[in-house]
Amino acid sequence: MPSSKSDRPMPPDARQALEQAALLCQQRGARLTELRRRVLEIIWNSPAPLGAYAILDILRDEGRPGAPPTVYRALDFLLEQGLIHRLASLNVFTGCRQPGSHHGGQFLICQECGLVDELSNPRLEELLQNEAAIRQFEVLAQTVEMLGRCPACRNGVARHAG
Amino acid sequence: MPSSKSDRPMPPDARQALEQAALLCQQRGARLTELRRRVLEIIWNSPAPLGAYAILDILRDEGRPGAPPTVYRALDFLLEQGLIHRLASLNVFTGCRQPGSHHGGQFLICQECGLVDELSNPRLEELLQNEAAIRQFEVLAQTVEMLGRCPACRNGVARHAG
DNA sequence: GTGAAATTGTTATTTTATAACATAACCAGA
DNA sequence: TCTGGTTATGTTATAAAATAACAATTTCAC
Repeated sequence: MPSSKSDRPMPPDARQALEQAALLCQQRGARLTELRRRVLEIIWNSPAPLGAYAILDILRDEGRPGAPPTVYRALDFLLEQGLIHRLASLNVFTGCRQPGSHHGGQFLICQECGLVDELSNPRLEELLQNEAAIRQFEVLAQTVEMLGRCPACRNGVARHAG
Repeated sequence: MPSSKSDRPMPPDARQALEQAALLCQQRGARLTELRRRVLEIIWNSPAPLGAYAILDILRDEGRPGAPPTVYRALDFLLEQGLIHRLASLNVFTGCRQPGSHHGGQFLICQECGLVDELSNPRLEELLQNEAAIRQFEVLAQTVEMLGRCPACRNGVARHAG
């Protein structure tokens, strides 16, 4: 069955992510409302990470009422629940591939097609934490993003991330 | 001799950074103009990293003409020359502690006082590059920032970074 | 000096994000 | 099932960060 709002079928990743999000929220007593769920779905359905205003445009195309706070509040909720990440270097949002484990995340981001690869290297985490610990620095949030070109784009494949 | 535009004496770090910047630019044939030099000086004189508009305010207080592009162009130059870094998680700029070596930089940033500690851990760099290489990903820029609390602020010292 | 290139000045606009307050939905307890 | 507090959403306005576009000026090699 295709997505309720799009001509394209929902990617399997998206469906699974939404199911897991619902489960996690239920377990936590957090309310994954229709709006929040839809925003998460939009993010997962997009091949490339989306900015807040791009999400807003999609919501409006669906006939929903909406203004910037509508989107930013939903994004704030999803960020708090660890269901999405904000990529600070591009001001865009992408679905979290390891929800449930509150983590900073480490990303490879293709500047050409928008492909996002989320790493999860414990040695890297450890090394970062260690650098902070040596300096008696308490880490509350981390941003690890590498921008560049993905293999496909390096080979001249001029399509969008899939 | 104190700074030409401030009541406070220029920190030794700032003086040294400016000298090295001048040298590097000379070697490269890049023009560290009065405006660019002054912006770099403002950044180095500040205990906490500054946003573009904070820098603009300082320039205007000095009676200079100025609009956002004035500052952003100077910042772009300084970024290109590797003399400053942009901290994407806070939209602020800070002086580079290892100018000359074009590098992404890794930062510990105190959210309370603005203290910035620039790391330079080769093993960390290597680990990041390796993760990218494994995925055949070409890295063009990197952002590694850890936000939290510095030792002083953890101990309740409520002053600004020095 | 002259002309091309680089830098700066200036106005306007775009993009990203939040403040403030009104309305509506939800839900626990009487 | 009221009721009242909490949470979520609607709405208007504004703040904050960054860039576009073009004019004027400076710089510097020739």
